[in-house]
Amino acid sequence: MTGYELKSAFDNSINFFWNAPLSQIYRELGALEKKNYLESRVEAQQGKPDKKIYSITQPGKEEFLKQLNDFPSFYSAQLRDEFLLRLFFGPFISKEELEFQLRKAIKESEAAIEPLRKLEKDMGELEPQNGDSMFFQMLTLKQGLMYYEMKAKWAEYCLQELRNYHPADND
Amino acid sequence: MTGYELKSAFDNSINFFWNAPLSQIYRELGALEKKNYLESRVEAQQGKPDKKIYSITQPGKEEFLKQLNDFPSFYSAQLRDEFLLRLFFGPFISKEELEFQLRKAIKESEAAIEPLRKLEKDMGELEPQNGDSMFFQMLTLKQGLMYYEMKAKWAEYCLQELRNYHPADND
DNA sequence: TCGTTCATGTAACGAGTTACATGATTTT
DNA sequence: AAAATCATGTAACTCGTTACATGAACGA
Repeated sequence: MTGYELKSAFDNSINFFWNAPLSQIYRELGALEKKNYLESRVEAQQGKPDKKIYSITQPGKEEFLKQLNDFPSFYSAQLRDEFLLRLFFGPFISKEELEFQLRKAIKESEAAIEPLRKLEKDMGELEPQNGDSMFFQMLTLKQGLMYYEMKAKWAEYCLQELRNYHPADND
Repeated sequence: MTGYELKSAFDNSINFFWNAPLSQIYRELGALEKKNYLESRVEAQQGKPDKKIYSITQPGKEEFLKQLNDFPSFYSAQLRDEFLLRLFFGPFISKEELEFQLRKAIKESEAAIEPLRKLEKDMGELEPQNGDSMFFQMLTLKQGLMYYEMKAKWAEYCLQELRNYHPADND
């Protein structure tokens, strides 16, 4: 694949748990080629820039398998959640702003769920041919769905709690 | 607070959604002082290194409020989940390894839930005095709990699916 | 005796993000 | 007329992680 194709492959599958900007993809492709894990050939095109098509080498495949089977010692991804950080300092933010942001968060979670559901459905229909990789993609998708559903539920819970909440001091 | 105290404050509260190693905390404290958002005084101690106690300045408070009220335009933290990444490439990993890792993931989620439940309980008992900040801490805690519960549930679902799954080709 | 706590940091590395640059073609 | 798509990247910046360094006190 080319870097550009890789980017859209990211966007259409693992995007919700692993994303990368094009500039990073190009950089990493260059670095992997320098290590002989990848090789490339250039294909000319008319009206568009040349394509640089990468493929994996034998040492690349070995390294891939090696790293893939080396599971992280701690499962849970270390989060840095800017939203929770702000909510933690809730007394410094107006109730109206908090409610607005929570409602926005619900909408965003629901918006994130939609394409995942669509992907799930599309996969279910393709299943027979390529069941093997589909099976695992479905499992990752499942977590994506559960994740965003949890977030939406949580935000609704927060809104409800906020409504019955009357601060002792002013913010 | 000193950098060291800050670190333990992190560990005892926002740790599950925002963590930082000591080296980063010291670096950032230095940078914030250079910007006049913080000031510090040194306190000598016997048998231990001197304490460097930081406090926030007026410009610091203003900047804090400014940044706090500037919510991220997209809510969902961009994830990079090493575990999902590996599962996505499931056909390259043995079924035994996957099952082992999933069981480990369940244990880890349950282990993460425990201290959060304890925190929740402790807060519930302290409530009357400092209800204001407690209220919001409870909400963040709630998401932590829901998050790990979701993860455990998901991993159990995966294990179940894996059991009824017999790959077409070999990995 | 060995690990943990208290308490400071520096240096180097790695990786994610943002901004910049180019340019034809196609869609809205 | 403007924005999106195709397609390449470079440069700079920020920030998180890892390793290194020091040293007393205290509990298991």
